[in-house]
Amino acid sequence: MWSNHINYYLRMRTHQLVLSWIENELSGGRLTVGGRLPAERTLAEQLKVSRTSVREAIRILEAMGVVRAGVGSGPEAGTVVISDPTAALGSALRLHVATQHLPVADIVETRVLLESWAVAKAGPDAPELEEASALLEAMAAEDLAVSDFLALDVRFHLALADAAGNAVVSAMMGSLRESIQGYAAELTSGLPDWEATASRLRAEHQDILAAIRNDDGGQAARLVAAHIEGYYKEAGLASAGTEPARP
Amino acid sequence: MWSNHINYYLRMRTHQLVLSWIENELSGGRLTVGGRLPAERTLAEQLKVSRTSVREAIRILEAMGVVRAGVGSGPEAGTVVISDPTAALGSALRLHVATQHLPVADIVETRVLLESWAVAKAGPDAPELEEASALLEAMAAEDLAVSDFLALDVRFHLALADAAGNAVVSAMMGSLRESIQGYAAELTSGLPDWEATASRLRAEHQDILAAIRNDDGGQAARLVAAHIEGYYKEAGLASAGTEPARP
DNA sequence: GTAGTTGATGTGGTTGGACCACATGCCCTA
DNA sequence: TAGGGCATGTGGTCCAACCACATCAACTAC
Repeated sequence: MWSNHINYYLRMRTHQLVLSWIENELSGGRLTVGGRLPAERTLAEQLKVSRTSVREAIRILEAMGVVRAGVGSGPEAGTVVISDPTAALGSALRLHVATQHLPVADIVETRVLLESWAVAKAGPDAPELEEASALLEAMAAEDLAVSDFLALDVRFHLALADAAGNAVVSAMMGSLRESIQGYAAELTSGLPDWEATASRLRAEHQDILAAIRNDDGGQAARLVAAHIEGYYKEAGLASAGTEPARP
Repeated sequence: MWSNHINYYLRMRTHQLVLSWIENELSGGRLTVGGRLPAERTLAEQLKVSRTSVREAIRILEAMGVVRAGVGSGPEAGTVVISDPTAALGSALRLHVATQHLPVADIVETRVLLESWAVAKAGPDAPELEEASALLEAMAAEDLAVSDFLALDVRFHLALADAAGNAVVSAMMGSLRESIQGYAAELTSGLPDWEATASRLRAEHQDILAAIRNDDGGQAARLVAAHIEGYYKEAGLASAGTEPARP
């Protein structure tokens, strides 16, 4: 007696109605992370809508990183509630970068802002620093492929961001990273002397971690900013000044 | 000759294939903001997939703020490419707040971080300051409803964020605002003396704008941080203190 | 001749039904 | 008892039809 009235009076599209129902279940705590949505056919019958509309709503939630859909039977099957804000923000940013309405330079600038804040905020005893330290050791290996080094580098910086203890900043950092991942990889391939660059990056990483451990947040922030900006400058972020004008 | 092979070998879901195609068109510049996607039936035939899958892809893009779908004929009809990153980030954040995996305190903290950075970065001649100034005048009206005041307040703060000239920061600020809009409204209704609060907010707004106009970014950042945190503290949210971003 | 009406056309929105691939688990057989 | 095979239930995909809507052109009435 609920759905059809709203649909009629508010001209709400059907899948949005399903979306509202699910969001309401989430807000009310009747659906929590790890829980499962009713089966698509069941939900369609409950809400008096077609399975198609239910599926459209679930697609959106999946793109938002709120649910994961799995076929078959068992614990991996069905539509279960997860929480992956990074996925949502990341693909959204990536798409808008594709439309060329989000300049890459702005993304880099935002990353510098967030990450320098994070290392300034992180306390010297943050548990995430252990992981960061372990990652640095792994990056010191001699016979490391470039792609592996970069993968570890990503995880190192994300660990630093996590150390600030702010879930929103962590998610945004991850999404910024993801949205320009292809761009960064392309830049790296154009470096003149990768070994020299890698060596410098390792040293800078150590300095950053040391500053945090020394409880010198201001210094850590400065080092991080110089680290990131220096990399993009060396790799030839020529677009810094030539990006199309903002609308 | 393309779609079915990828679908077979990569086990890619059909709507993701459509998504890839569209994203590719965007990256290649063959689809730009203001342009129109082929009609759903046409696109389905072109990509050799069902209209259902095309629609699921379009739903995702719509939720991401990349397209807008309109029925009928004429300029408002069809699926046209837009660019509204704020919508995507906003609903994503709101949904994850609903799952209670993104603490409101973290959102407020992030907002303080971004906005204090923005006012520090904004130059005294940024054109957005004119709009901010006009908004302040409107907020000085005597017989202003609380909801109208709050709406103007939102626009004032967004104008400040825009003044920094970073599209990513602007989008994130807008989405943060949207994700906790209901929460903030609830807090406001519990204030003991609204008139006194509004009066204080007006004065603080003037001080912030004056600091930016005076090219004193550091002072503006401090004022903004105190302004936001003071409001949430008065309204009863116990949030951790946050230092303004470095200049 | 002009003004209003009416139908054709093309768009997204929605529905029901059908079939597929897959993963589990029960049940029956050897 | 150990093994294979079918029943069940899940999401994934496709199809064919219909609706509501907005525009535009042709037609009709004056």
